[in-house]
Amino acid sequence: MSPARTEWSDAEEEIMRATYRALLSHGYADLSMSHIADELDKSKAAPYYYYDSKDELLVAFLDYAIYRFEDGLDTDVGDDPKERLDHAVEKLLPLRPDEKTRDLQAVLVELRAQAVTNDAFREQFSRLDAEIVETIREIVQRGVDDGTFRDVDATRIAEHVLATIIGGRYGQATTDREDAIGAPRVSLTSYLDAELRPRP
Amino acid sequence: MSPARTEWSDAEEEIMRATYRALLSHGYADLSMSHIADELDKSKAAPYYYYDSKDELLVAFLDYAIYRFEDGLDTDVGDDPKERLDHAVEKLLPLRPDEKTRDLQAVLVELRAQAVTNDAFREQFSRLDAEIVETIREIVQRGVDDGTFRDVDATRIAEHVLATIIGGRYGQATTDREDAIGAPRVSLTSYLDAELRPRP
DNA sequence: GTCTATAAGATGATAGAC
DNA sequence: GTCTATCATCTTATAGAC
Repeated sequence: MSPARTEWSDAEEEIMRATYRALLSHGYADLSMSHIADELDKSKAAPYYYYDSKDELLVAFLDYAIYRFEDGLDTDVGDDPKERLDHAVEKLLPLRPDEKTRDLQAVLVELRAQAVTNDAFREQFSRLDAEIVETIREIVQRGVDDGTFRDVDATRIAEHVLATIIGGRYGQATTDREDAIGAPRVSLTSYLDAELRPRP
Repeated sequence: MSPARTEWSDAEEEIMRATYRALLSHGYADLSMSHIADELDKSKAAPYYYYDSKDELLVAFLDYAIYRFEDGLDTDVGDDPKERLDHAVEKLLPLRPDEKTRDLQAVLVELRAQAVTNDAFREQFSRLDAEIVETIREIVQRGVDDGTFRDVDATRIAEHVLATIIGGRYGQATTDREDAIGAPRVSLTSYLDAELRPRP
């Protein structure tokens, strides 16, 4: 399992952006090198100078998309565990995502589905989910240690948060149900409050 | 939004089964009429006698897969709200899914991702999710009414259960994380217990 | 109903000019 | 680095025989 890249040359960045746009308008199942080239405004052959195959390009794109998503997950927001947790939850499952955020999440939903049959994708999403759980777990554990939170199983809480977040995002990206994000987000907050608030 | 079919002729059923097998071995993005024909052990032209296009066949298959999944969601398990809820949760997020169940869920995960860009798929998953929420909500509300459960917002609970279930399934189908299903399932049970148990 | 043959076009990838 | 031209293969879909 190789670590995800965090830097791209200008040319690669342009290809990644074109792939992103192509994915948004055609979806993963209908994504072709021609569509990417169209968005790139270059010939179909151009991307092959940087990537040996479509597969290799797509694995690179997964790195790129996940990096974009992870960015700023646990940025400096102070020391208060409650604030850090709220901040992480809002980053992971924004109550009112703007269009850019929804687009990125839609693309990630499509990419994640490929992990069912593609091992390289599967490894990346396994790593991503493990990192999210670890981030949440660490925040909760800190709160337990300093008495802000009740003495709970931080890993169990973190796994529940991850599942609810993924579910909320899939609900939003794949249905027209109005409350697909609002409801799980509100009940996630209430769940965390109920589980973590110290007993009186 | 047309209601899903619940009956298929023998010939159609054979095509649906072949499509299912083709989907399992190739994934949605690489699914072709040739792959379906191979699994069907007939010529590529055979399915066109029953379906005008690949798109039409796939929409029919979504009906078929969702029907298979929904089957037995709220079967007769008695009147006790707690038992009915446990039964529904186990159906929706089995603690130890067998291979057949995991296969079906993997296929549904791939199909759901198509709902990002395919409106027919999107409508079907909107309907499916609404039905699941309604089933859970009704069970919880009954429990509230007869005093088995605390006086909670049954819809909010149901939405949270749906999000956790979808998240747990995606975690299992798209990662190698050992606890992708176990952890959310256990914490979902504990969440429901904590939220629903009447205050002493 | 299912077959073979075939159409018409898209696909991933490469060679070679510039 | 990027282009045009090209290749072999695969794609969805249809026509017509049986």
